[in-house]
Amino acid sequence: MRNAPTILHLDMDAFYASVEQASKPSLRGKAVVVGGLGPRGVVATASYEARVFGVHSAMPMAQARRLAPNAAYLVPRFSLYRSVSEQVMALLRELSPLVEPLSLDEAFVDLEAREAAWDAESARRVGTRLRADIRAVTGLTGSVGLAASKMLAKIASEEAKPDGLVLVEPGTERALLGPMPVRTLPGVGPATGDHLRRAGITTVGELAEAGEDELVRLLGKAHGHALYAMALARDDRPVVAEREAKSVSVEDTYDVDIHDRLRVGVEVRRLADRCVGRLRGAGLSGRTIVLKVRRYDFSTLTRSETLRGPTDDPAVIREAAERLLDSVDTTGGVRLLGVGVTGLADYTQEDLFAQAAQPTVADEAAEAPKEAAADPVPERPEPAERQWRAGQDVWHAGWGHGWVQGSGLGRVTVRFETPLSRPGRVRTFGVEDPELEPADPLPLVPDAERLPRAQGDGPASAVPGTVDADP
DNA sequence: TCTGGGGTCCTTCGTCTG
DNA sequence: TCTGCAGACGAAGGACCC
Repeated sequence: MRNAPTILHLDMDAFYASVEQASKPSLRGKAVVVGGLGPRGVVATASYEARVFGVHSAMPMAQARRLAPNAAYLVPRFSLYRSVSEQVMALLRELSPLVEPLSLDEAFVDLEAREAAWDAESARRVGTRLRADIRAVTGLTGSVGLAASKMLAKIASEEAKPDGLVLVEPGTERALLGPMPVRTLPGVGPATGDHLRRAGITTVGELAEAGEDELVRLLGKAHGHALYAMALARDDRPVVAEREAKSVSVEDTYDVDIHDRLRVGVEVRRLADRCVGRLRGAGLSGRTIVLKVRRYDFSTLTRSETLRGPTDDPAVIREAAERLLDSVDTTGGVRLLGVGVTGLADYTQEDLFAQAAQPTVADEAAEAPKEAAADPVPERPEPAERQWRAGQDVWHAGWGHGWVQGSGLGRVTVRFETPLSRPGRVRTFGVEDPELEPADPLPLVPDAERLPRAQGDGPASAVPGTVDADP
């Protein structure tokens, strides 16, 4: 571990909900819950106002609605979150070439890589400036943790939430960690937490006292060694900018369990095609096909098959997924189906496939359908009625830009406002109103107000040639 | 109360191969 | 040729993360 707090962890505050609040003035200061709105949806993010009612991530939406019946419930708009995330990541890359994104709203930065910071004082300056820049560019707040390791930087940003900065001074790490619950450490979830509690270990300090041998005995080799090191605040993992994907998968949970075996087969083929779409989009192919089935009782099983070489051929992947389905008992119904591919490569070996070369029954029947098979199966048939989703941006010829507040019974309710306007007025239309159409999200911050890049004292240029301060 | 979607990593067990 | 063994690999499941 280094001896200066030059690893920065950024965590945007209640990211999806904050983007929605920035985008919709009438929701600012209000409880906002973003997640799946179907009968089996869960909460992706709750605004801090909604958390007051006990709503939190991964909670079933139905439970959230009981706790906070007056909150605004919105479906996620990933393309908007992705574009805001790109703005934030661009600011991080100005600090250092070593940026490791963990998700749309989180990343590590190694501030030593370009000498953006070299000691506690300079690191704190960089963190403070970064938070201001993020606010200027996106209008949002993020929390920053600074420490000498990734683990501690992440714990620090958690402590800093919301809208704060925490720096862990080198030498104080073990005193800080000691009283914290074991669940604070990355990799300790509900199962490991319970396991440790039954062994009488509830804090990080007790974890360190238990000793390495005892933790290996309790949790196995890899987990035991790793946890012991973390309890002693030892963490040498580097910040890694480029990570290659190891698998690609798609899955769907159905509003109602599927009992019809034919329908299960149709869904598996549809998922296989979607998976191929993602695979090809990333320019990849894969060797191992995985089928995932979650049954009516929530028990989950996986079946996999490894081919002789990597493929991105929809017909091959679809057939493999169907073969795997043959070995699964779906009586009683399934609530989720998934198809994935692992063993990724950026080339294919289609011509080496014995499967493709052997004239099987499927192949003989396939010559004509092959063309059609290469194209994705058409999506679900067009609904008879136009669909308006809660939170969606719309444009009305007479009223301008707004967003869908709710719809049903042939009506859609729209609030007309923009990120830069005052809270707007609500109007209701028929769902087929020809003057109403879907629209793209508007920028959260006006271009003119975006980050007037400081001349000469920007974060990237804060330390030209001042390496002498390195302790 | 009733549990998403997209991932990563680890463990265990069986089989194959040299 | 047989046996024992180690290591690689594949399959399945579990835990965890955001």
